[in-house]
Amino acid sequence: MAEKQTEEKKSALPSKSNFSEWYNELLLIGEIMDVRYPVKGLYVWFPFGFDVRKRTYAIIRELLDKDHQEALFPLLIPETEFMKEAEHIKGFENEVYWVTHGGKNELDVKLAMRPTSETAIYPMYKVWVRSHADLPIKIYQIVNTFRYETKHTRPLIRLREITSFKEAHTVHATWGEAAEQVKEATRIYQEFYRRLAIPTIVSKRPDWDKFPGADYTMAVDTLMPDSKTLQIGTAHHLGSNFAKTFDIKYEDLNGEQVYAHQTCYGISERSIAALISIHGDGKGLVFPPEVAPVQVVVIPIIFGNSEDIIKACSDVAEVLKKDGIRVALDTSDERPGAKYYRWEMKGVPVRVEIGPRDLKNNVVTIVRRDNGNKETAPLANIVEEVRKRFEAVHESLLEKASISLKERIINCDTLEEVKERITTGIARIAWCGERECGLAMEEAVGAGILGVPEGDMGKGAGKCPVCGRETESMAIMAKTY
RNA sequence: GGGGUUGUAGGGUAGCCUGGUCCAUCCUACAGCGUUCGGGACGCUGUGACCUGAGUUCAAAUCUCAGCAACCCCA
Repeated sequence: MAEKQTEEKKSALPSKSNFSEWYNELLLIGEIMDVRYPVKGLYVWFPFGFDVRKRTYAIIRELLDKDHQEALFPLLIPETEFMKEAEHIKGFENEVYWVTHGGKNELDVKLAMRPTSETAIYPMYKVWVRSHADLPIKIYQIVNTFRYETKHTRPLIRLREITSFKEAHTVHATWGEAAEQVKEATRIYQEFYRRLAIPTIVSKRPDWDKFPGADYTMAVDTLMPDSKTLQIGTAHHLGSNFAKTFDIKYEDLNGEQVYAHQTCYGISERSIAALISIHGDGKGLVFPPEVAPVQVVVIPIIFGNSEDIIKACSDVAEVLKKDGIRVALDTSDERPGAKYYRWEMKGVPVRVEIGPRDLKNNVVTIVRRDNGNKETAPLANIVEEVRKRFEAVHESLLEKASISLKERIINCDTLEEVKERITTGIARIAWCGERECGLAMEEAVGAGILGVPEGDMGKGAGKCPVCGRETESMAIMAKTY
């Protein structure tokens, strides 16, 4: 009993089953974000967390740069532009921060701090788009945006300053081409999340939940440990709604002036919230090797004379570094156990230990962060052995998360069942697709319809629980962030 | 949107009702020295705080008001 108490006392993190507390503590102890900045909804990236962000966003950039261009538009948007698109205004006006003064002078035209950048970018697209030969345009930027959230704010999830908003804005000749681009966007996002070992569900948002000003919205969701879903990516088909209000026209092959068709799609630091929450455990962070700031930590196990051991460790560290692996060599004056806990908290995927026993046998001890497996491997093959484990860690993280997601998607026949099931995961139920039925379902259950998922998950025979009509489409419902 | 609770060192707490007796305390914090080191070592010596502003008072961590921030509950 006394032993157990000591153990509890020593564990720095609350249990993950108490997700909210676990998450907040982990952000701080794991040095991802400092939540103590004295403005509601604004948080500070620690250098370590920012490193994770950098590596995560390098993946998005890599994927987008294949056929997008990165640009940068201003933070401030004149009220006159911001107020052009009626639906868009309705969607955002309660959340906009306004700049009203320059020094002591009141501005003639107030400036909105972008809550999203359509109205900053599209006046320029009006100027840039001239002919069909200019199309398509595929531009993205990674910026901060501001939303005056009135609900409970949460680091990385619901922020007043979104610090890491990746938004792409494309222009196309036809509605169909734009629709293709929306599909492409969701493909890119799924690939991005596969690289982060995060399983996702893509679905079409119900009409009442689409982006203000869009024809339709496709969304990428994942399931968090507390059984709420987190929207971690969206792609919007804007039709020519914005083209009309911003007068974005091109001359087609027949010499006619035609309105362009547009899409926009975004990802934010919610991707990192998902990364941390889905893989992390009671010992702290767990990162897929690709985004881990430190990929390998080398720990010398010292007895008495330490020189040989230290030398062997720093040799190993050098060899790994030469191969492009991010290595930390921990020679600090602490006992090995304390070091293990520290680096486990930081999510380092692979740990290499060298002690007298290893040295004698020309081997190293290799430990995986994700499952704790401890093995010995020949010193001569160290790079290969480490690389092999990187792959294994990534695969098993993705597999584990995918299974956990699948297990928590439950088929339901009645709304009572849905209501019960959404406390532990996602409920799948027939829906005729009608607005009135959908809203009634949400009302009855007290949770949202995410939409009709792509692929088999969205198909199946059943009766709409509200109107009773036969339908072949299945919706998913869940508590959401 | 409505209601409630709270703010004391890097973290956790006591003190607040009844103003002074406070040099408060603990730690997984920090610094130095020494002994240690195959899963959170130990000893010694140190460091460090009353959210911000105004008010009441001889005197404020403590009382009053305002602000800022955090948490919880309800819609």
